[in-house]
Amino acid sequence: MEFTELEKIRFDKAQQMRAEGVEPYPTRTEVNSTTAEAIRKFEAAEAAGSQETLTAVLGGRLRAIRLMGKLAFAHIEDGSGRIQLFMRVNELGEAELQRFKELFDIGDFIQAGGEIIRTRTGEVSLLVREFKMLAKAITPLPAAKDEVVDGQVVRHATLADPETRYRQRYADLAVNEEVRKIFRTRAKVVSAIRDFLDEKGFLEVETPILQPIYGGAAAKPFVTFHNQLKQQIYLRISFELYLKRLTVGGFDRVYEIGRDFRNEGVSFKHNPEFTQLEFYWAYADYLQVMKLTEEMVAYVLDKVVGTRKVVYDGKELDFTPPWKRVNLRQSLIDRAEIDINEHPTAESLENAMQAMGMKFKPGEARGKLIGQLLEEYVEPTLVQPTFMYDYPRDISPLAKNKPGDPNTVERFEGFVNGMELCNAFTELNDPMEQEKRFLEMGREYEAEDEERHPMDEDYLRAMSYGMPPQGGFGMGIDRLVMVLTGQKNIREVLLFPHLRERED
RNA sequence: GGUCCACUAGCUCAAUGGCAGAGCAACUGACUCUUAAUCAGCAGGUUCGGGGUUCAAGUCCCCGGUGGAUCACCA
Repeated sequence: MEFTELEKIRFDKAQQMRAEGVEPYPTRTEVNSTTAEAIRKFEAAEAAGSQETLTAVLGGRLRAIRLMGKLAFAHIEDGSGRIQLFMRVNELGEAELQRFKELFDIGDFIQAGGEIIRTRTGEVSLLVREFKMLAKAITPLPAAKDEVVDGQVVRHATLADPETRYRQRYADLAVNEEVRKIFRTRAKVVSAIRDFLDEKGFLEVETPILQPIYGGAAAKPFVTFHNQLKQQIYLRISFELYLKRLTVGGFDRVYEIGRDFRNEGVSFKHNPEFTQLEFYWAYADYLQVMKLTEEMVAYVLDKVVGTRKVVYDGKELDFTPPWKRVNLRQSLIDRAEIDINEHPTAESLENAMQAMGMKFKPGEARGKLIGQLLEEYVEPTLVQPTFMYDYPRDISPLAKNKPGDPNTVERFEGFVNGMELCNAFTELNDPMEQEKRFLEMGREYEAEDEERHPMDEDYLRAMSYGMPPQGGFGMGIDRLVMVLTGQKNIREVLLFPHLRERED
């Protein structure tokens, strides 16, 4: 380890402690309460008019120090909150107080024992009778100073550079309370989703992350290799094909919350690994899934936010069911003045787009052109929670046809603030039809090899044993958390977002 | 990958092409109810890296790095 000038000073303090026979990184602590618990007990006793003295040994990180001649104030912070330490020569003696002033710094983990009191200015504090270093911090926290005003932490010149915040998330979390709050919210979101689905009789399962054949989505996979088996394997791009195998096996309602990996560009809404929820619901169709989705998201909002409305990107979004429903074909007629039913081929659609002076990538499959139209003309307008439904068959190889409409499948996507949140469909369960779709996809995507759906023979075999009709659903948890925490970049809701490797 | 923007002390930020600065943190000292404590003093720099233009470059130009926004790719 190389020390900066400031680090050297702190390291020397640790060395000095050792020279005096005090361990700066002791093995055990005597902490017997959290700061919040100590304050709560004190206030309860006070309210009851109790004269009893309340003592505690508290542990935490030194976040502020105010030294005076024969006394000192400090704040320590633990996972539950903060408390002020009141240190006087009266209780500690000159030598101990001096030792604190000389050897203790902001950022150190310490423990302090004494009585809980209220200071003259009214703040519940620990009148310290003894204290001990628990872990000397060598590197100073990247915050200049902070204070507590009316219970609110007010920071001054704290870590703000996004790169340092993401690369050294530990430091970001240590000094930025609202960042910790985002991840507490995230944990609550996941736990609320589990509550909801468990309650509805869904079984949580875990399926392979390392897969011999990837599938279930149109995305480029990460490729790796198993040395002993001499086998190329892929990190999953979705859970879909494995979860549906389980419905063949008799699990009627299954879900998985886990990580997907996609070897594609990163952006404010894309990270190479992200957390996905997928569930499959036997004997249901996409309309039932739509209703369950609304219900589930509302449940999460109720539990986590306490209201069904959130302000995101300056707009109030209302998640109260039912969400708006927009037919895909109709939305394109409304927004782009193109009726895709009148253009059954890519050529015809291209000509129409050309004639209207629209942006598009020539030479794409019809489904991809429709995707481009949606992205350009429709999706940005879907601000309030909205389901767009009935997708073209050729970009939905795992979804079931709409009865009587061979070019359309029963599929919907949920949008919020123009961003896709979820994707669901009535699942295709006819093995012959599925094989045909795989072959079609293979042809259409020939040019972009990696994105085509590779034929998964074992999946077809599973289906040929008989797969119950079902509705399936997938949702990006990170994006839901973004909306619920008001964050506009996915990196703000990922503890350790992927960044380019840095040589330093 | 394209375009634009940013990168200066531990942190947050200044500095017409003309001596590289402030606040907080650190360090030395004063101070027995403070809470951005206060007061006095002191120290701290590869201005992201490399090259160029110029009497003179943090500043202008070129190449590179990292990040951000945006577009492309992609759900």
